[in-house]
Amino acid sequence: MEKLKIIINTLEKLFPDAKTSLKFKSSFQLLIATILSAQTTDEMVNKITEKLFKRFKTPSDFASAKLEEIEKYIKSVNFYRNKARNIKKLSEMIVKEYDNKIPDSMEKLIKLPGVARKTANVVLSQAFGKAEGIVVDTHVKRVSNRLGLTKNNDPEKIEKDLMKIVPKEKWISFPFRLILFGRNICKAKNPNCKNCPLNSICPSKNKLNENN
DNA sequence: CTCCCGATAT
DNA sequence: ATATCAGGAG
Repeated sequence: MEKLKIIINTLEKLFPDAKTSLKFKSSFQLLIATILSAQTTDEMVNKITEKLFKRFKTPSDFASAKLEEIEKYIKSVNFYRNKARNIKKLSEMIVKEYDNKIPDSMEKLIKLPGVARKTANVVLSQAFGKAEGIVVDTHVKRVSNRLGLTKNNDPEKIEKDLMKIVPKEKWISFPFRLILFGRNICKAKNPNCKNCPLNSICPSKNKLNENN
């Protein structure tokens, strides 16, 4: 698989310091921000987290708050009722079961309500520098399929496929480069194949019958 | 496979 | 008015 090295090297040069675009000052803040970012742009989340984290500084602050007040602070993001409920419940769990510390393992993180592998991988990699898996969001999913890195559609299967072929020292940076690549070039609609640095090795180049 | 469910661009 | 954005739970 020589193509993989081309992809990795090209994206590395294109996006040298790829990381989450969510603003956070602690693992707890990143966990909350990542939960809020589900089906919502990072920009939208960043708009509300400043005020949110000024009011709620610790898991206890969320745990003791009225659900309605949390909702009030986050109601400009999608699915705010579910997210408010998850954040409150998860904060209670962190206070009672995890001694106020954010768990730093996949196993424990995905037990928290509203947290599955994507959210857990973001927190593990961006807050703890740990690579238990690879972040697979909608961009990683789409771009991985287009580039032929996987044939699967299920995010968990895609993650396993990527873990088999991507060197472990790239597990943290690679998906965030893929995300930037997906947002800027390999967009869902009208991907910019013409100016794509990977078009020569892309199996989907002529299959994306878009008007570019 | 359905439900959750707002902001912004067009 | 409608498309686009872009995860998790039951």
